Amino acid sequence: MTRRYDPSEIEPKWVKVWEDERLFEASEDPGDDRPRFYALDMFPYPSGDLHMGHAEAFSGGDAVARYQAMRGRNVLHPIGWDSFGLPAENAAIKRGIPPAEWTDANVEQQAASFRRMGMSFDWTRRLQTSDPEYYGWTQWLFLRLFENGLAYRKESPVNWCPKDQTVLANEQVIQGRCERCGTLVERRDLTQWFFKITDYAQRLLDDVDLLVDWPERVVTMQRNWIGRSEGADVTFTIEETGEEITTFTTRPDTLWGVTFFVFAVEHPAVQRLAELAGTWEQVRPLLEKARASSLASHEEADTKEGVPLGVHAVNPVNGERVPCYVAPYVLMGYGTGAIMAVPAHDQRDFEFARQHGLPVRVVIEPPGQHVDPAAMTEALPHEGVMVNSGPFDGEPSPASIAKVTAWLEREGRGRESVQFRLRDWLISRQRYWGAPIPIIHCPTDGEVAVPDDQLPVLLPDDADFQLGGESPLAQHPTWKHVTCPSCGGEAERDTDTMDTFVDSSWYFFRYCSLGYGGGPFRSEDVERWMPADQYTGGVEHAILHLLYCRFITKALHDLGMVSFVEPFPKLMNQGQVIFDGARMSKTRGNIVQPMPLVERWGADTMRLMMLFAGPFEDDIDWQLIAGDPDRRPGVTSWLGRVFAAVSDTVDRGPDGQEPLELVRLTQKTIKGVTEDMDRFRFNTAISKLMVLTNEMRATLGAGGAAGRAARALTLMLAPFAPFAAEELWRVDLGEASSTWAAAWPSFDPAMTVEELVTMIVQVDGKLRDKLEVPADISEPDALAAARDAEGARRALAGREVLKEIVRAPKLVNFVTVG
RNA sequence: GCGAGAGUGGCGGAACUGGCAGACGCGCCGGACUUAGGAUCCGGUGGCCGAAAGGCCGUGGGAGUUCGAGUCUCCCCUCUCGCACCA
Repeated sequence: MTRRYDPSEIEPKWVKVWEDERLFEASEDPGDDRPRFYALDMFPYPSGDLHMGHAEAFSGGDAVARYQAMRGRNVLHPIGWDSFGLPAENAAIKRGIPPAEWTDANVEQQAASFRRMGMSFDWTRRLQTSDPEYYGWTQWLFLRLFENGLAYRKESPVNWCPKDQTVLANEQVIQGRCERCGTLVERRDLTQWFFKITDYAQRLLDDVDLLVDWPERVVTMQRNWIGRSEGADVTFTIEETGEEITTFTTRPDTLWGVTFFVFAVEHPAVQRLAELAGTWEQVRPLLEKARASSLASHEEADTKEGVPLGVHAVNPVNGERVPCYVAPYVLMGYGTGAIMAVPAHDQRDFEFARQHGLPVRVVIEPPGQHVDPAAMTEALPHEGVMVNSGPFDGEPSPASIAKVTAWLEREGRGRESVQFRLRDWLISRQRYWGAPIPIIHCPTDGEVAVPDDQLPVLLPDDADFQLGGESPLAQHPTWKHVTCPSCGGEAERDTDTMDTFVDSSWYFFRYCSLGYGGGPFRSEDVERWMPADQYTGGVEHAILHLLYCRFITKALHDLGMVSFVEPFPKLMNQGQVIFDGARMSKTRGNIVQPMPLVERWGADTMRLMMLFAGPFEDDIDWQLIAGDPDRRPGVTSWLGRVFAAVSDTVDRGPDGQEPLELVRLTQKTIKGVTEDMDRFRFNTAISKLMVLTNEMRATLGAGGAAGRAARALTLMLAPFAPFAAEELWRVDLGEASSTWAAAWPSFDPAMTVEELVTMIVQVDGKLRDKLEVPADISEPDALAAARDAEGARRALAGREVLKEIVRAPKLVNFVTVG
């Protein structure tokens, strides 16, 4: 009897069966010699129920996990939650719900949704970063970094809302104003914790070569973020004080073109030099302005603001004295915070020079050309020949850069230098809902680590979120008051918590040893499963999350805890799910939720819609693919046809007939789908399954071949529509165990080769006929057949054939015109 | 500005190394079954000419290489993403 497809009947049933059978639990049995596969998905943040982005990412990740299980792998496919973070605290402030309660409720809802979607998670490995059992180990890792000089404190600005009297995260600052009250945000300096990721800048850059299967654009983003520049440090002398100020330049070949010198506003020498030169009154407003502006405001200056400092710098290459300026366009955070300005060859310096009436001196000219500085409208950053450069006149760049650098070094006036754009990782958050930094500040012993046996440092559960101020932890009446572990005197806990990126930088290790009490993980466990075989998640984490994971892994490697240096050599990014060309957002009111779709049409439909819409890494515009929400989606109808095709085939039974078309198509489909799965081409894999379905329905009275086709189709369907596949496999096809445990279908390569192929016949490159010819046709036979073809004869009538291109058995092309 | 990527029917998208452009699906048109269709089934569906056979045009625009270009090269246009005063 033809089966009707009713997802509401079958999906809840299999959720329960799978759970009862504990089907998706990774095997740790030493006798299990299947190769392992760690299918890792970026764990979600519990900000409500799952959204469309999760639905897409996890549909892809689950397809990979299920496919690999069927390929005979022992699959580890865990799930957890990145459950610390600001939204939980906002809920506490707005609605008075404790952060833990809000978080756990959302986690439970998402977990229920994942179950309903039939995700093949090993639920015994479930973790949550806000669980003390987890964050104790986050603190433990902090202490190991601290002991090894990789965690340190320094002053750093934070966003401060003067009205709410509180620290704001960057994402709470909207166009320079407080998200909640709209007050202009100020900058405040606080002493905060950093991880010394810059120590790893070069290795993070070099090891990009080990990321064999990362999308190229993510690799590029990582490289740009690290931002290595090669150049030279050159030391200038301040004429008035004799002090030496070092600058970094990537263009030492332009040193003879320096016409002024610029300090960053926050440069430590600025105030002293300004007071000395009597210019402090002019300089101070710049400093105050910089202090007042918020961190997050990236106002682009269209002017090159700046004031003279009143002192002079002496150029080490030619002894020239040039005026010093203070200007915000020079950043304190990069290089040395002071630059040599070469307006002729740097656009920013050029603009500054023009605005302040400073001279421009050309020292690099395009070969054979003379450039008049007065006529210039923009800087010449290009290569050329050095002029006005003393001993280096006539030297062509860019080779001159190395020569000048070597000369500087010989003369003791500078040396080769490498700078990185990457800054140290600021991990302090003046927040409650995060892992407390396990440090005690003692008046006599300074920064003292909380002893390992006192971890975790637990969050108090009675914090007041309505107070404002530095943070709920700092204002808690008792929490921070402790005795110093070293001297036993009165001391205070650090009241900052860690950036949630710290929590998420090591969770994939914990999955391997969940529940282990002797450390964050057991090295043997991690070595057994890692590096992860596949990491799936959104490009929005292309830089920070992935960079931090890479850094922590390298740090753990250096601590002797893991043998490898890269945690995820293979990365798969899904595109974003957007709506009508724009991001889905509350303010736009265009949010589409996955769960209503799952309830209405089934989880299999949701998965198929996501994966069939296009290449996995491309964005999906829901507006364009969804159609009328009340109409049955196309993929649902297809599942209905699959049900009909498979169940009809079962009814018919073997009848001995073997329609070659179906036999071959089945083999070709297995081959094609397997190749597509290996390259994550889910959309084309699904389309091939649709073609096979259509052929099965068109082929009647073909029990034997159709039965094999039905089994293959059912199994290949399992990664995409696991419920439908499971129902067909276990009910209609009568198998006892799950598709998860079944072997992926194999094919006979010989059977995928057609005996007859279509040969195209062209005249002057235009299609004139098509012929069915044997696949092994000889060139002369192909040519003869093509000449005989009616379309070719018609097109060739009255023409002279000048040339014949024969590519048996695919094509013959007659060339008649010169 | 710098860097990366992409432009193919009404729509989402196929097309391995240059060789049948538009697979598969949505939508639409026609038909069947039906009280009904938001279910199902059958047929059609790039544009233009043609009764048909067939022909011409067609992968953002323009050149080029080639017997042959969606695919390779150069120039231009548009869009998306990332970084953005990084010396």
